[in-house]
Amino acid sequence: MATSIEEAAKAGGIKAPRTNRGQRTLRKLLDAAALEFGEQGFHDTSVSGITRRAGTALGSFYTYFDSKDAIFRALVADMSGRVRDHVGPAIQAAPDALAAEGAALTAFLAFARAHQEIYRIIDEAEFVDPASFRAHYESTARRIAERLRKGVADGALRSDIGEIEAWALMGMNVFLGLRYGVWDVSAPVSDIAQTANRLIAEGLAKRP
Amino acid sequence: MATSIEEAAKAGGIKAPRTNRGQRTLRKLLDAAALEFGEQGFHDTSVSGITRRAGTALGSFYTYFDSKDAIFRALVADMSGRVRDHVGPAIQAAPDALAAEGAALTAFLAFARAHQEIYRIIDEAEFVDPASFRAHYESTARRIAERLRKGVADGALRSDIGEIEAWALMGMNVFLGLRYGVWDVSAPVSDIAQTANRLIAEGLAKRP
Amino acid sequence: MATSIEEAAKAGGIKAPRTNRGQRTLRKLLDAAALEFGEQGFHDTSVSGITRRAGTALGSFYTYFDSKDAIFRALVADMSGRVRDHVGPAIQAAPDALAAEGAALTAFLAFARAHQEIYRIIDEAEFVDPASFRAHYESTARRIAERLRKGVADGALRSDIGEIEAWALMGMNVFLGLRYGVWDVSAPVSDIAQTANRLIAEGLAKRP
Amino acid sequence: MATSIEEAAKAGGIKAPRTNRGQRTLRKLLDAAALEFGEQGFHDTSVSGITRRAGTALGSFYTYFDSKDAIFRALVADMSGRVRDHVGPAIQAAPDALAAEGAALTAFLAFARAHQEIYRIIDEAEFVDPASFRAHYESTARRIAERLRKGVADGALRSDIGEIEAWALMGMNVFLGLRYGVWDVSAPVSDIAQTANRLIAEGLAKRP
DNA sequence: AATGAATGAGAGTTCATTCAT
DNA sequence: TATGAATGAACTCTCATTCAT
Repeated sequence: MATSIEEAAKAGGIKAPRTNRGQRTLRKLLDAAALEFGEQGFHDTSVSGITRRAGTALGSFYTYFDSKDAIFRALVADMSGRVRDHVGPAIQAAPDALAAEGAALTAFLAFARAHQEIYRIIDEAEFVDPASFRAHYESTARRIAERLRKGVADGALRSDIGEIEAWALMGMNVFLGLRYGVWDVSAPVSDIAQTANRLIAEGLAKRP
Repeated sequence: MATSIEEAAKAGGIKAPRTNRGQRTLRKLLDAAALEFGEQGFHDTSVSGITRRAGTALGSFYTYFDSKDAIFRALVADMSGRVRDHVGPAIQAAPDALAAEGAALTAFLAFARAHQEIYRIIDEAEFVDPASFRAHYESTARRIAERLRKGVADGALRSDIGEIEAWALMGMNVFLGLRYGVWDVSAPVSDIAQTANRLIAEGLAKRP
Repeated sequence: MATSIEEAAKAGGIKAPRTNRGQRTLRKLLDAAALEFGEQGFHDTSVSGITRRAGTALGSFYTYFDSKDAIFRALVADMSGRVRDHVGPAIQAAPDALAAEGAALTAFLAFARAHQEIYRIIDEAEFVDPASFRAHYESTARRIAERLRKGVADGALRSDIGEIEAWALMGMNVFLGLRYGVWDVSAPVSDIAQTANRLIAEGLAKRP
Repeated sequence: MATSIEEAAKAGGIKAPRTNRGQRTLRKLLDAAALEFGEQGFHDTSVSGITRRAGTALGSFYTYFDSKDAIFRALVADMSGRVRDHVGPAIQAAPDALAAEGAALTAFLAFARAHQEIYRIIDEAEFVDPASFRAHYESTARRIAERLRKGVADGALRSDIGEIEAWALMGMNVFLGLRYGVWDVSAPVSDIAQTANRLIAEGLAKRP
């Protein structure tokens, strides 16, 4: 399930396997941990629960990770990268800055619906490993800010737009993801995205 | 610290004291718990830590609460009410719907800065007591939606506004609260609120 | 429910009440304790459970009893007396020693069926207050031995009968009481008593 | 001390060890628990007392047992089997049904004297794990009934003998075991057995 | 005599981590 | 590299008993 073990490794606490067999075990552990953390949360997940699910011995866990915190940290880094990698391409195709934000939200909602455990893991990081949590949202905000900057340069957006707007958009996306991606998936993703996009584009005030 | 023990009691798991002395002890426990949970999070807070801080015997905790979960639940209900009670009055004075949202964000940011532990406690509820978490954000969204409805009726807002916009605004507020209320308090609250308000009012698109 | 508080008081640990109101409270506590101990056993019964059932305040318990052990001890003494008082009269009417033992078993079985909690309380005394347990069974054995002695004197029984036979009969009665008085009450008491009586009278060997 | 871990395991709550070292630890725990439960009873025995006596770490207990109840249950099953296995062979050699019952009582008394803790553990099961208690006495009664049936078939016993007599004999044995096996061991086992045997064979009535 | 809050020792249990094989 | 037993600190919760009113 993990796409970028390298990314995860950078987060520290991972001992890189030297053999193919080791690679496979590491992968099994990461996959099992993602499911366990996603389903039960950090504190109700036990290392032995992870190894049981992974089909390895308890002791093997420490061949690959320094601690339970370490694998969690690795997963947050991994998931953060996966969200980014999933949303990124959807944006490339957008004709302009506003369309790009619409595409981003659409992609994000779809991703949240497909991988609800990712949402949980990243958000729980606030209480388990605040640095990871901050890193995720700050880099996400940075990417949004960068997109907005381009939109300004392109003349599509107002010129006085900056970080605050980036955080506002990110908050919107996250909460819409929670409400319409995780809690209730009955509404079509496109409805949500369209409504949100109009808010972003023209605001809520009535025009004369 | 707790303003509405009744509110908290409704959340269940509290045993109402029958004497004044009991009232005082219950209050001491709630106050101590708010600080401990806020500073250390739910899992790193121990019941004995709470009673030590409250200056009571360990056993006294269980005279008033069924479990560590129960006091947490009670606190979430209490804090949820306090946020509401703090933000509510600020809105009353606003001349129109857009000003009301600005006032709400301003009040919320100020409150977050003054009571950072509240933020943590409510948000950690997602992982400790999901029902409380949901209850808080759903009722908050409901209040925002109600305000927007009024704005529509008054002719200040576009007519096609509903729940989605309410969640979007709530997400904005929460993330701006995290970024500029909890993590970094150097920017003046009014700057954040003004910028956000313009986004809400007219969106980001450049006008011809 | 308690018939002989005096008996119980002799067991020690009871503080005799001086007023009528006190008499009533003491009685309520004993009755509640008999039910709680009978239903849940000594260790799963709490003093607060007893007072809750009795409808008194927790603290009132210690107005009448020194400890949880004390009330249990008092109850064992009380129940022991009640078994004796119930079985005794039934024996008086018996025409001879063998009939007396039959009557004793019949009365005991009937009593066990009507007051299953007594069985439990007396038997649990083996592990809670061994002295009470021993006192009960030794005095019961003494009464049986006395009856047998009379039967020998009357010429109804063999002449070489003593304490061993008394304990053997008591064991029979107790286990028949458990099996046919407490666990399964479908067989008529008289069937059990008759069969047991024949065993006592003539043994199991086939006669030529 | 435990002869049949398999038997104990069947009672549930035991996690079978997979290594020899594990086998040894499990055995040490069972032996220590038998002594502790026998000496102090279930409720005054603590898990930490068991592990202290066994010379293992506290946590190791839970490597093998789900709970304090589970090891008690396992022990009852084990002890029940040991009583059976000790009494059984003594009966094989008996020439007839009456002699068999005498041998059974003799063997039981000897066993009770040698292993007083077994008595306590099985009997306390009535209050700790009633199902185990019932299982023990019902299977014991079944074996006695089976022996009596054979005696009837052989023509040694009266023909109208059944379950009631089995329970009566078992009660006799148990109480004689308590009185002359556990409480007071001064009388020779053979005296008790002989007296009881005569009661069983020909009853107490005087012959003309 | 009655009330109910306060106390704190003590229990069972969990589980991240280490270690020997 | 894999295994699973061993470790013990730490935690939540219970409850008999005491105390102040």
